[in-house]
Amino acid sequence: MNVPNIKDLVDRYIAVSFSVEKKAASLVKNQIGSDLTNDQHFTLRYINQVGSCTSSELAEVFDVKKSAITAMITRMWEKGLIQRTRDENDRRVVYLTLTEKGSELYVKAEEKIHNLVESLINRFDQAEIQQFIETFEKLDKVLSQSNGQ
Amino acid sequence: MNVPNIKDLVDRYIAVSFSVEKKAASLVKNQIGSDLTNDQHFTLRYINQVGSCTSSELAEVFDVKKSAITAMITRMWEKGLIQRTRDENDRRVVYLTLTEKGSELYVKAEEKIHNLVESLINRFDQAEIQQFIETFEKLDKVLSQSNGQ
DNA sequence: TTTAACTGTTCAACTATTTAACTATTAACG
DNA sequence: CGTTAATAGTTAAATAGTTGAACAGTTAAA
Repeated sequence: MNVPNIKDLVDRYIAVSFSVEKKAASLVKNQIGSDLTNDQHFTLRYINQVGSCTSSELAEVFDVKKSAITAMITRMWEKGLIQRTRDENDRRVVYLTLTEKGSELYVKAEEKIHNLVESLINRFDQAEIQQFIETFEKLDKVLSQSNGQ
Repeated sequence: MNVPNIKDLVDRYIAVSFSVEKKAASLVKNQIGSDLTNDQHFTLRYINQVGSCTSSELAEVFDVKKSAITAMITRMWEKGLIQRTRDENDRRVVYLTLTEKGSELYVKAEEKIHNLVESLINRFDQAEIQQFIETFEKLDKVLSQSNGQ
């Protein structure tokens, strides 16, 4: 059979997605290793992007419970990477921002990851990798819809 | 700019890979929820595929330390999903196999995941998703090379 | 036969996560 | 207004997964 049927594709997708996930994580850990876990790096990344956000916002973006965010933020706060500031108008709300140290650490790690990913991407034909990323982004949207229900 | 440069592609890849990883995990957890974690499911999947394997083999495949495997296997062994059998010729070695219960649980969960992934894949043009998976598999190989060094 | 290598386990420490109970604050409405 | 709802975030206990270091038992090599 030259044309794979749906069942084959499903099998291959399941296998390859798990494999790539694991290998990418371990590659980042081994080659970056910046005292930041994957989740911590992406938390810094998000806060850096939006400038300032709340725990609830992070919980929704990362699709975990708020208490998980509290725990993670506390660990990074203890390392001096993140600042907590109470809103003076609504004193329930706590704004999260990067400290200088957090920002510097993030930028350094991000640069390394960038180089790493670039070296991977450069091993592909540009049209191929571009199409790949576009389909990946479509998949991301489809997953958002599926999860939202 | 119609043609994205490399930096854009790298940014987009980093963002989308993390997002899809999180969303897929949470979708599986919410819609499958079979008393198995993701890692446990993939462990059962691997053992089911090869029939029988050792801790060291799993540690290498999943790229974690052997003590992590011991802990995970112990948890599944306590649930009656996995059997440990000492090699009579080389008494250092312990073979891991699925129990009846482990096999049944795996097959049930696998079927659900299969249906879920199929429903996702069916929302794409078949040629597009096929190309996507092929590039994904190439990426997997590239990551293997990068990790092996 | 002593030494080296290998397989797997245990233990302490850590990150990440959920659930449930809780505090403090703000909003709603009767 | 005052009681009740909802909201934002935290705490605590439990579980999963992970590393690193030390260790036991077994086999291979010198």
